[in-house]
Amino acid sequence: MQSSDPIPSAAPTHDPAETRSRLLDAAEQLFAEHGFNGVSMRTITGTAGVNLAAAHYHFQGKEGLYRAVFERRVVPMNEERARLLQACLDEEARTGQLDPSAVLDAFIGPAIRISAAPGADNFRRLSGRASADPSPEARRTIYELYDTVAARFVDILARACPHLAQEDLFWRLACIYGAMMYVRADSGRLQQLLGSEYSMADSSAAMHHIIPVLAAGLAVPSLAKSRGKGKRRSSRGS
Amino acid sequence: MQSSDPIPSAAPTHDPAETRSRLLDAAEQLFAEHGFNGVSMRTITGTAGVNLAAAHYHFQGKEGLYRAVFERRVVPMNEERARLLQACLDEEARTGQLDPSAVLDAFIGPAIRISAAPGADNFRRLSGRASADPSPEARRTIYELYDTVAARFVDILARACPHLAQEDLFWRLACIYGAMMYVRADSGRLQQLLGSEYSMADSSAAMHHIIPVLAAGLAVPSLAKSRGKGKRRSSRGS
DNA sequence: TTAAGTGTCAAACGGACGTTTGAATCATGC
DNA sequence: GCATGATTCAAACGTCCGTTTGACACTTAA
Repeated sequence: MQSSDPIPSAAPTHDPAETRSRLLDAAEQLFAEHGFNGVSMRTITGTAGVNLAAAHYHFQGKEGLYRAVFERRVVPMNEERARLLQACLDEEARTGQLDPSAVLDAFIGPAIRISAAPGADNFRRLSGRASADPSPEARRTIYELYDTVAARFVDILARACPHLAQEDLFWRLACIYGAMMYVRADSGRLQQLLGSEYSMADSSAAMHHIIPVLAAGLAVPSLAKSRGKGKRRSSRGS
Repeated sequence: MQSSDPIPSAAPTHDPAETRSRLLDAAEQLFAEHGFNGVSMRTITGTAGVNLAAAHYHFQGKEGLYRAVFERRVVPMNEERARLLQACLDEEARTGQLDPSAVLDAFIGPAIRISAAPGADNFRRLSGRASADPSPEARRTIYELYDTVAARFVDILARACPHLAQEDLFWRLACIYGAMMYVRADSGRLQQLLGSEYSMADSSAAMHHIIPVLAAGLAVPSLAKSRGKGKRRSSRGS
């Protein structure tokens, strides 16, 4: 007995694993397009061809589904980030040098290249937009999932840029985070403004163009007005 | 999730101008905090101490209110942007030089300094977050209100950077827009990550730190792989 | 005084929301 | 066979949503 589905291709299933992945795929796409508050559970389950109650059975509600969408992509991404950052530290231990470009690459690369994973291009846009999503569900999810590795990145980048004061670091990180998030969010605004055919989904082009530009920004000497407060950081060991 | 109790100090009014401005102020704050879909008209009118129907009387519904919130701040901001960009062009006509830093300053300055206007700090966060808000109401509003001056900025910046190909321009603009929007959105994430007391609401500090960093990014030589497609732009006159 | 116009008000409209329920259906082991 | 736990299903729950209505208050001008 099949119910009438909005999407004809989505046939009912009794495989719980497929139910879960169908829900995650539909939610990923729809959250990316409309934001957390812009989609209803009915739309998501309808798109996935899954019963409304099944979504609550598997994910305990809307926020649980939202969090699961992130976890599926962010956990592997964080592992790659941690691995690449560790490689930077290994290189430092060997040569005594810590290249800011390599640190940038280790942090931004996995986030940009995530769209290369099969079916993950929706997640790239979702994660970029979620960084500016003010809804508490989004903020909670992001903080908990990204923070450990992000804090590690900030720490290592600070050591790679000993010429920068804490105040400098704050604003340069704003530029770095901003550029990364803007490329991920991919609002389509620049394509419209430039009338150009370049796409932010091209992860290798993004890395090729963005890393040197951000590295040049990091290389600018300290701009902090050293009034005692804007103290230069000491080289701390950790 | 959101408190729906009206502010006790908000006494009823019969002055239509005050009703309008109270609604705009409450909407500005609540849209910034929760996004377009995250606030209800009841919460907004309750916070403003205004009757629910009055909001529809004055603004013809929720999207009209959203748009009015933007218009109040963006129209003057665009005038300042246009004025400063024209000053760059005047300088170019006089000296034959077009300074990329000055062009950046003319575009970013008014957007950052907007938080200095009385009561406009909520709008700074709102506009930053709206740039990544995928809801059609937000996108429509933004495109229509910002685009004319934004296109002018892109055009002038391109002329100020004759060493850059169209492809370079695309990615550097992503960095510029990203940094500007990230500072405006002010998610509080960097403060948490750094454990620092620096605030993105400090517009003079923001300009002092961000413009030189972005200018250094613009000064990086072209990274476009010149394969015929990534053509260098010709100096066009308009 | 009266008539029109403007703005506010409480109340209601129909619909969409996230979530829950309890029965039906499935695979599996005895 | 039959019991068990896992999963799906249609239907409903109560609440909140954006918007509309029509009565009422106030100002203005003839």
